[in-house]
Amino acid sequence: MSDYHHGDLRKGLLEAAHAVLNEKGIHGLSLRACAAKAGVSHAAPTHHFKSLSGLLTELAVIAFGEFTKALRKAYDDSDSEATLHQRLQAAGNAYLQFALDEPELFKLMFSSPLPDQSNERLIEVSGQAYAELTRVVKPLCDAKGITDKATIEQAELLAWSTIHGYAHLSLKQQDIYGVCDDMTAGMPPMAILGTILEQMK
Amino acid sequence: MSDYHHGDLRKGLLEAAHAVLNEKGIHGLSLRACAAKAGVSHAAPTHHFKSLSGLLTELAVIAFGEFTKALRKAYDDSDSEATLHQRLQAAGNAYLQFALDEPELFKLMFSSPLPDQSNERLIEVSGQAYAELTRVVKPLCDAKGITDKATIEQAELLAWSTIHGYAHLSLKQQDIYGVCDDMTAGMPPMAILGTILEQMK
DNA sequence: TTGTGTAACTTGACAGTGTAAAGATGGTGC
DNA sequence: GCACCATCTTTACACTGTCAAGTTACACAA
Repeated sequence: MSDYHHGDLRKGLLEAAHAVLNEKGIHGLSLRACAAKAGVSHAAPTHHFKSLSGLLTELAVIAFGEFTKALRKAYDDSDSEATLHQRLQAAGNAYLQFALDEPELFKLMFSSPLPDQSNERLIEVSGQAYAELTRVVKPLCDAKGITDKATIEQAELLAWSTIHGYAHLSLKQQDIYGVCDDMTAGMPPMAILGTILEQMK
Repeated sequence: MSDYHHGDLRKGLLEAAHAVLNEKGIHGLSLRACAAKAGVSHAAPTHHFKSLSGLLTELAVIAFGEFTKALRKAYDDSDSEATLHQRLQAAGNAYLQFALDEPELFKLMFSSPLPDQSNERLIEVSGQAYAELTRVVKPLCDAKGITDKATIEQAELLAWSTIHGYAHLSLKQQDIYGVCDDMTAGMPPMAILGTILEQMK
């Protein structure tokens, strides 16, 4: 009692939501559970986030920020003499690693109806993540003399689809059979994709 | 009153669930709404499906059956003189078309925590759909002299990832900006993929 | 220092949810 | 005609998100 001022409840609720998400999964998550974990009454979140959707939208925005940082780090940390092919592989590995490290957050970001998908900031940050992953594609196309914008966009889409599809299947595998370490070992389709993009006409 | 025997409530509930799913989306769907739409009391479903998860698992199983049929039809209906490349494109088009025609069902099948993902029948039918989509990949590899089983599996994974990733993005686009006809026009990454697979070493 | 406004949080209430238990109904097999 | 039993209803409970009204304590002006 007498804790009418929490300090930074907004941040506390976001952290609580993340924790509850990992503990109970996206289906077991509830606004009241987040409030309880943050040590406040069940209606406290209303003042900071208009609704449950608002809280999870904000959490997804933050998650996309972390996700983008991880992709950028993988790209930047790759050997300075690394080929574009290798840099693409590094970004793909980071993509998969994030999905396996933060499966519930990943599902929240990409396949949950709870966050407001039409939220401007969410659209913006997911676009930034996409741009980061496909950052290496344009140089790859340049190297092959491909200048057609539409073709480049298709190659970007192909790169994203490949890694996202693989991450999606890996998580599904994990849901069914439990943790699957063999998935983390390598990423076959990304290797193929690199070869493919290098051979592109 | 006095309708203690519905006839085929099991089927009625599945149809009701499909209808509610399309009307209110996967988040607005509730067991009680399905029961009401089927014209029975809110607890009637319990006897046919142990839980909400049970009902939606069954719906997903049926949906995967229809999905597989659509993929098979696209493959079989394609011109008898069609190249493997064209058959793959046809299957990919059918995949995307299903996603756009039945967006809520598609999300239920591939990215909802509500169906029981460890259900044996669900795993079986989703495996059949996967097999149907990738049916053309092995012949494609054969034609290129690729016999390594691991490489073939990677090519299948690449094919699925490509089309699924594209369908996923198309639906997200649709959620944000409303119906997007331009997506249905063609499927760039699939065309690229065909070329790719034909060039595979 | 005192008063007042206001943001932050609590309390209480409401309609809606899934699910379990117990009661009602009516078709089926003996 | 009788008993069984699958099927459906009724009732109840704990839980959910969200709204409205009340409470607290900080900030700021006089």
